[in-house]
Amino acid sequence: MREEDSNWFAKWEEELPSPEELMPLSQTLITPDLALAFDIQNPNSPLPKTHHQQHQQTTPPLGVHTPSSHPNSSAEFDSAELGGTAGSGGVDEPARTLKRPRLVWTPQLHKRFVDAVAHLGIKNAVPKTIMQLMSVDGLTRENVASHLQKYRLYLKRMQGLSNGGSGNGNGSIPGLSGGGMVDTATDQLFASSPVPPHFLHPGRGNSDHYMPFVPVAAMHHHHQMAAVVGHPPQLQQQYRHFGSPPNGQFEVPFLSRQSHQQVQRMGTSVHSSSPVVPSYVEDLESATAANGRKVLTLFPTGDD
DNA sequence: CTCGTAATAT
DNA sequence: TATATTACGA
Repeated sequence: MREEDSNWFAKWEEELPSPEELMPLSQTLITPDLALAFDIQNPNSPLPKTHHQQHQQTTPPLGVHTPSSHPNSSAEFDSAELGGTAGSGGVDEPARTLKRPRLVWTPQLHKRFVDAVAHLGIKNAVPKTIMQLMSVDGLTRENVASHLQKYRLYLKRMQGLSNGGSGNGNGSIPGLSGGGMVDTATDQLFASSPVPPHFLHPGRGNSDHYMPFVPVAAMHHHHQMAAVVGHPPQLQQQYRHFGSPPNGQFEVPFLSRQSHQQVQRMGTSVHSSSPVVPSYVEDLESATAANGRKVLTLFPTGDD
C-alpha cells in the first residue's frame, strides 16, 4: 500500500490532456468567456482553420459586475456594461457579463469529479481544489461547488439509509442489485458513479486518499470538449442505462482545454499507451436540453 | 477570501 | 428537473 504518491498522480497524468501533445486545437479560439458571452449556438459553421493560440481567462475577469442594478428584465442579453474595454474599434462589445450556459454533468464528468474528491480526500476536497484537479476547462468553482453541495446531500442521504435488507449493504454500485434501489431518481447522476467507501464514513478508520486499483487497462484517446446545444427538438431526459457503462453524449464539439493555472503540478511523464478497447457504443441519447435551454456539455477525458 | 449550507431562481 | 445564484455564518 502506499506505493508512491505519484502513482495516482501519474495515472492522472495519463488521463490529463497533455497540453503539448494532444491539442489539435479545434476551432473556437474564442476564449470561453467570449464564446459564452456570444452565446454561441454553433451554427455548424464550416470550421475555419483558425489556428492560433487562445487565451484563457484564468479566472474570469472577475467580473465584479457588482450589483449595480441590473434588473435585466429583458429575457436575455444585456447591453455592455460600461467598462473599459473599449474602445477599440468603436463598436461596443456586448459580451462580458453574460451567463454561461448551464453545465450538464455527464456521468463522465461526474466521474472525474468523484475521482478528484476521492483523491483529494474529503478534507481537502473543496471546490477550488476539485476544480483544479479535474482540469476541465470551462468548469468554474461555482459549478463544482454547486455540484458538490448536491453530492454531499446525496451521500448523507445514503448514509442515513444504510438499510436494506438483504444483503445489500448498499454502497457500491447502486442500481445493480435487482431489488431495491434506493435512489430516488434524483440521484441518477450520482448513482452512475461508484462512490468510494469511505465517502460514507466520515471519520472512520481511514479517511484519506483513495487509490482505485486500475492497473494499466483501457485507454483511448481522451479529449475534453464542450458542446453547446441549442434547443433540440424535444427529448425527455431521464436516461436509464444499466449494466452498460454510461457513455457520454455527442453534440457539437467545441472549445478545448488548456489553462495553466497555478496548481502545483509534478512533472512525471508517463506514456504508457494502451491501444485497443476503442470500441464502445457511443450512440445513446444525447444531451437533453429541452425548452430553449442552452446547455453546455463538458466532456472530460473519457475514463472509466 | 473561500467554504458550507439553505433558500431561491431559472 | 437540474443547475445557478444568492445570502450569510464560519
